[in-house]
Amino acid sequence: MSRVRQQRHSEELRSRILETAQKIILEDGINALSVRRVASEIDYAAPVIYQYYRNKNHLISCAIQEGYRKILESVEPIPPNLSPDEELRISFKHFMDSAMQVPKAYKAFVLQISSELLAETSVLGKDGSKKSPTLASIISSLESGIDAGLFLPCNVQLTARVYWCAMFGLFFRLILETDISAEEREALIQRHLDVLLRGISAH
Amino acid sequence: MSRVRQQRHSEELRSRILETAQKIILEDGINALSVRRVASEIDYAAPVIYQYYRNKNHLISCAIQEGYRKILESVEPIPPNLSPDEELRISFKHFMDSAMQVPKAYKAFVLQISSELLAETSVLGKDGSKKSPTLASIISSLESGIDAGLFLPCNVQLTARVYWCAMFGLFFRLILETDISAEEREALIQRHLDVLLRGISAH
Amino acid sequence: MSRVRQQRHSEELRSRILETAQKIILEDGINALSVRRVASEIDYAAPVIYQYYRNKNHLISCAIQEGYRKILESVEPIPPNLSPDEELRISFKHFMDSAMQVPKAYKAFVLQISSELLAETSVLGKDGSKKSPTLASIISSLESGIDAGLFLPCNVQLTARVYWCAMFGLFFRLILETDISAEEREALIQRHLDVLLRGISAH
Amino acid sequence: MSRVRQQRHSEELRSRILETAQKIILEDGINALSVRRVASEIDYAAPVIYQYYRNKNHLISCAIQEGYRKILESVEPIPPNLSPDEELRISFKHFMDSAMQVPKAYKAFVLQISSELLAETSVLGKDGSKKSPTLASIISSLESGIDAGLFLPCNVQLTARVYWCAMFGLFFRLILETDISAEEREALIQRHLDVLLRGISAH
DNA sequence: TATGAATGAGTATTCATTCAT
DNA sequence: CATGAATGAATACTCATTCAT
Repeated sequence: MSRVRQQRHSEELRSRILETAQKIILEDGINALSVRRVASEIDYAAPVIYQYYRNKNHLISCAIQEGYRKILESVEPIPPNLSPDEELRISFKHFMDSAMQVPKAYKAFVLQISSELLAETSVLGKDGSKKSPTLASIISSLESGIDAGLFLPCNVQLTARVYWCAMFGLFFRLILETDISAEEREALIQRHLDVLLRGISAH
Repeated sequence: MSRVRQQRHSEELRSRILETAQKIILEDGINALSVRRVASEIDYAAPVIYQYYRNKNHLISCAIQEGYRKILESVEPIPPNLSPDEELRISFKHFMDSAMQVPKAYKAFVLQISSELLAETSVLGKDGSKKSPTLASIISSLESGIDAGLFLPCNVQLTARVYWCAMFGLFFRLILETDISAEEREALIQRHLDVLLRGISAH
Repeated sequence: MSRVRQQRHSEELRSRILETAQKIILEDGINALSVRRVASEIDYAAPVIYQYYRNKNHLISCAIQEGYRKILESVEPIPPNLSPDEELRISFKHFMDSAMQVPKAYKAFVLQISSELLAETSVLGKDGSKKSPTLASIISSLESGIDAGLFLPCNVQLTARVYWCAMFGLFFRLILETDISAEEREALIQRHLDVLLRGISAH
Repeated sequence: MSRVRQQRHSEELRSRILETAQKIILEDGINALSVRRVASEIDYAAPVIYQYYRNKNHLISCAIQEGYRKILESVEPIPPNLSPDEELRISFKHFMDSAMQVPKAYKAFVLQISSELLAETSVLGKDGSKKSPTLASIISSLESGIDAGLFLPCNVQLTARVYWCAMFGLFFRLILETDISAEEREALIQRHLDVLLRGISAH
């Protein structure tokens, strides 16, 4: 095999391993993930895993991190040319919707989230806006709103985190409590937005 | 040993087992809990566990449930004769404080919360107020506030859940992100309350 | 409790234990029998077993022995005033029938038969006729038949054992091979009798 | 180690496991067989067993099946050019002899025979002659004998099974009752043959 | 007589990992 | 690069039995 083909094959195998690990976590939970199962599902022998990942924990870390990234990517982007409050509404809505569309996935990854990953997703700290695109987008909407006189001037960093936490709180509970009807869900989302927006509205 | 002493000893052992299980979950996570380890930490043989708990799952369930209960008990009660908005402020504050006081505990129990316990702690559904005393207390504060003309009339059930989720969201993030400074924390809590209360205020 | 009542109770308990052990062996096989299960099924604590039986093996022995006895008792008795060859036919038939009526029971006890019980059921040796009523009955039928000129004179002890073994062989196979149709079974029994009787017939 | 040596070693280990399992069953009964004991007796770690056998049951199955095969192979073949009745006599005799030569083995395997193996050794059913070479050989002897006018025409299938069951019955009892003297045994075998052959004889 | 408590010894099975090949 | 073989360490759980009460 040529160098190039070899390398390509190598990268391919690496991602097949990762995807298989993700699949197992999603389908059967993190405790069901075993090196042998991953290997067997890609029709290789177990030790091959160790050629691409230091050990089981390393593989798990990578799988969860990547899985989390995928999920966040699945949040529908906000359409352009919206008013700031509409931006907030839409982004809140999209986030909840995407949670509902991949509930199983969220459940697995959000619940299984391990401490090593927390830095990655930290939001409250000063650098949160750098690490979380969602937070950054909320901040930008708030700033536009304040500039446009829609929202009261305020500490945007703090306020964005309030918004984010409320969103996260509902989001998390919606994942955990799967027996909520669609109507109830919509009403909860609506009411969240109403309270939050009125809480910062200029009028 | 007399009957009575015997029985006392028995109950003691039962709770020593439970506490040990909790300790292990807190310190090393739920995957570190093994029947043997529990037994060895109380200097008994492994099978003794099965005299007090049907099996490992049973023990885990009891440990988590009890742990959760402990945590909730640690939330400082609201003093009487407060105005409704102060009630909300204080209860929010107390909740966050207690989260900070047992941060490790929360982390373990909140994260490890298993599906069997979700019913126990469900909040969003119609019966949430029956199951969650916190939710019930929020509802009552809201009602008083509306009656008193402090808050705008609204769907109290929904609004209480908004409040609860926001609280839970912040609470959860505070647990996860332990490197937040006290000042940042206080500011976040303040801002949460300001936004949320302004969101329902009558003025 | 009076001495007498006490003793009666004691004997009762002893047999309840025995019957329970038999039931378990019949229903779930000998490997399913455990001291605790026996005790729990009679609503007593495990150690009580040891007051009536030396240990688990002792209990098993007694249970199997008694079970075997019961089964043999269930063989329908031969009606009086039959000709010797009819006696043999009928007893053979009854034996097979009873095997079929309690197939599960036979299977368990016959298969589980342990070496300690072999003396009890020995047939081939010189004292077989004393220990096995079936063998004794075959011998008596043979003797009558020879006296009546129906059967050729012969070593009755040996011939009875031949008859018994053939019977046992078919019986055992019928127990093991449960998918034999009723017709096939009847034909096999018939043919056995025909060959065996012709083998000793005087004509 | 070369590929070839490796593979040879592997096969060797596989059969060492099997033989050890057989030995344990023979010596101490099937209940004494444990994965750990097998492993320890071949000086390997326990999990190695699972590399060669799916689980304990699989190992047991293989051991018994193989043991049974060995025993049957040890039955001396019938010499050629015998008259049909001599064939029956000789085969009956050989069978009994081989039972006597490996009495312990028979005892274990015949008694421990499990239901999964019964299909393998079924005799009474229509396909018995296909599955049991012994039965097939009896049938062939009977047919020759009838053709030669030695035996009365009859249902050969049924009659062969009668013969087989009688043989099995004696065989089984001889295994169980080990205190029979050689003379008694010979007499029993003789008498069996006399009765059975006279039962089908043409004269 | 009867038992609750306790345990040592044992069970089958799984797993991550190593290493020679 | 890839693997078959092998294993040490664990796992949850069961059981017969003892003994103080």
